[in-house]
Amino acid sequence: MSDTARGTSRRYGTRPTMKDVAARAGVGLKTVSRVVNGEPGVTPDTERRVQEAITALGFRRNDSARILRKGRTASIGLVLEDLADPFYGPLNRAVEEVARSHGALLINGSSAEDPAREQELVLALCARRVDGLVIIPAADDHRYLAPEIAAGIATVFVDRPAGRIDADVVLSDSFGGAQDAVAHLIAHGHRRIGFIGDQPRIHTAHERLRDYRTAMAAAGLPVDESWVSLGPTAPERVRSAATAMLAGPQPVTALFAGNNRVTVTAVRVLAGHPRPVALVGFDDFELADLVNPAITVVAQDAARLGRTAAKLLFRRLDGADDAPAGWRYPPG
Amino acid sequence: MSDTARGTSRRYGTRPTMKDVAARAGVGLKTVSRVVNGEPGVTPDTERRVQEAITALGFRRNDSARILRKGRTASIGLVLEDLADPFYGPLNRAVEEVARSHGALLINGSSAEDPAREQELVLALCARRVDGLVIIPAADDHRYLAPEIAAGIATVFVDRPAGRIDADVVLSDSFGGAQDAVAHLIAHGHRRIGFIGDQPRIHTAHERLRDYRTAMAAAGLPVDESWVSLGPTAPERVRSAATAMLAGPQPVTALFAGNNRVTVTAVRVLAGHPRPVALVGFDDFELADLVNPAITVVAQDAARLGRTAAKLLFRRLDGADDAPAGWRYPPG
DNA sequence: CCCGCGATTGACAACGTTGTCTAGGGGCTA
DNA sequence: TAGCCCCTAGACAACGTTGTCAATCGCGGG
Repeated sequence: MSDTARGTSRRYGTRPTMKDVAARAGVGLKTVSRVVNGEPGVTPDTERRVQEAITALGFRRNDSARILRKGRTASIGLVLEDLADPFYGPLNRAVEEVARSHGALLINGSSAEDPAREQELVLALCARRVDGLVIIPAADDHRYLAPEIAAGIATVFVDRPAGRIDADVVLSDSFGGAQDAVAHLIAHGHRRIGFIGDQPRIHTAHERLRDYRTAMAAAGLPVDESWVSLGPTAPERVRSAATAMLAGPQPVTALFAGNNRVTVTAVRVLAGHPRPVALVGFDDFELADLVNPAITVVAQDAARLGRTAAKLLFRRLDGADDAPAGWRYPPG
Repeated sequence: MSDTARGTSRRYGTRPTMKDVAARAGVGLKTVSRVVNGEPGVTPDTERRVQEAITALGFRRNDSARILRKGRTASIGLVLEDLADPFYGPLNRAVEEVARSHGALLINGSSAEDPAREQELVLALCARRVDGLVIIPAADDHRYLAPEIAAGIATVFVDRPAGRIDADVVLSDSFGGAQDAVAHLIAHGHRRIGFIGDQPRIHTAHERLRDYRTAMAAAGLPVDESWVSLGPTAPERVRSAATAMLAGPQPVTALFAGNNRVTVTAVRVLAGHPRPVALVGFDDFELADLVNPAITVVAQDAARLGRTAAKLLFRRLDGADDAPAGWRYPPG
């Protein structure tokens, strides 16, 4: 089979290239490129011939080659903990919308809260030469990213700070939120307040625990260590932690849940509990105002976090090179 | 600056290539390739020298070039309606997990229920030469995909069938579910049951309306056309539809909500309604069992849909070429 | 001592596109 | 009518990698 015959009788899985289009239209390769990219310098008649060949062959530009040649992939990576976590849904969408408005595609991956997996994923994205990265970090050491950032991959961290590296960070002000949450419970007369949070390795968990202690101390209330539990947000762990706090001689009368995963399980436990127990949860979730028993939530505007981070990323890609900065937002 | 000096004093944004590594290690280009890819035929001593050069220069393979050369991108695309919709979270994650287990990355995009945007997005993914596509279609005509599928891009449709094209489809059996839902309400003594669904253009909306009518007819109940409302799932639209059905001389005593977006708004309307009104919603959602007023949900196993679709996709990529098939799953 | 063979290594082309540069043709001006 | 310039068009190299193939070396056997 001759080269120019490829367009006429194509093998399955073989696609026509600009060369095939050029041969069929009887023009040069570069002219096809010009037509495909809408570049000027092509007469209407030539353009028509090329378009006909494109349609006849079913040609579609191979962006892999284009990317190699141009050096830009027009894609960004988003690494978060779990694509199925409803907290990240709006964030994910916000990032995608900003990417889309800049003509970029979004490559998505879950770290499953595993630092090794985060690194593997991030480096795979770097090998793909994504233009930029939005990372909700699971790891606390990101020095492995330094060469990539130096090589030009813009990087923005969201929700949790970067570890041991200088980079842009967009955080929500969980400090104020956590304080308000605990203060809210204290104002309602609670004295024995439990805190159930995420794994201590995770920055926000650490931060919220600290704020819980600060708020308790500010009200002159003691904290019994049996009222504090950090760990994975798996339902079983949260359930047993909550059950333990609700039992015993000095049971808590209120709970502060460190994130939406914890809150959901806590609601379930409290729904089956004989005494009423107050609950304040970090992170809003759908219909939070209508669940029974009633709960209070500290809303975080996840969409804004994502939008801010993505916009910052594209600002960097457009050439902004001021020093990396931290951005804090109050709870939504 | 000479070519070989690139590794020594790199310009910002310029990365070392295998050529640079080869020059620094004093070996040939192909030897570097062999080391990077763990191919045999390299002495330990040579390998060590190459590894040192790689580390010293901070080399990372450029997958864009690799992709161009190999013809496979090791990535798949997932197109759905809205990344922020909690129904798609578990589906998204399931697809990602299967992709990951096959060493592929996931490119994600939202169609926003707009056929034109779906097509634009899908074709952009085809231009990137993704190995395969998982699509939750917004359009009802997918003939535009035929050339791409013929060219070898494996495609699986999920949740809704493909339009005017022969392709693999994974559906949940909404038929049984919708019938059960309406039968449930009838069994509880309801006679005037309203149905609020998604836009009629959307296959599942159409299907559930049909099943609603079937179930009503099976019980010998008439359907007043004022009890039926299809349209966008925006809260305002759903709210006004529900409010209208609950007013008037013959108000409905129960509602069947066609998907999770509708259900959420319906719950809100009913929470503010003086009379108790029963509600059955399609699609499960978190804490559905604890909202007030109480509701019943027809659960769909979105994760299973996604997992099934992705596995089917990779089976195709591994060479399976039996005729496209439809797969139906009962509600989870 | 020479030949052959396996192991190691590198030169070279190719993947499909875009940037650069040059050639040719036609119209306009002096 | 000669000279110039602009507009269209194509030839060619390059992006960074991998597959193919040939060359070289060391070593064992005849």
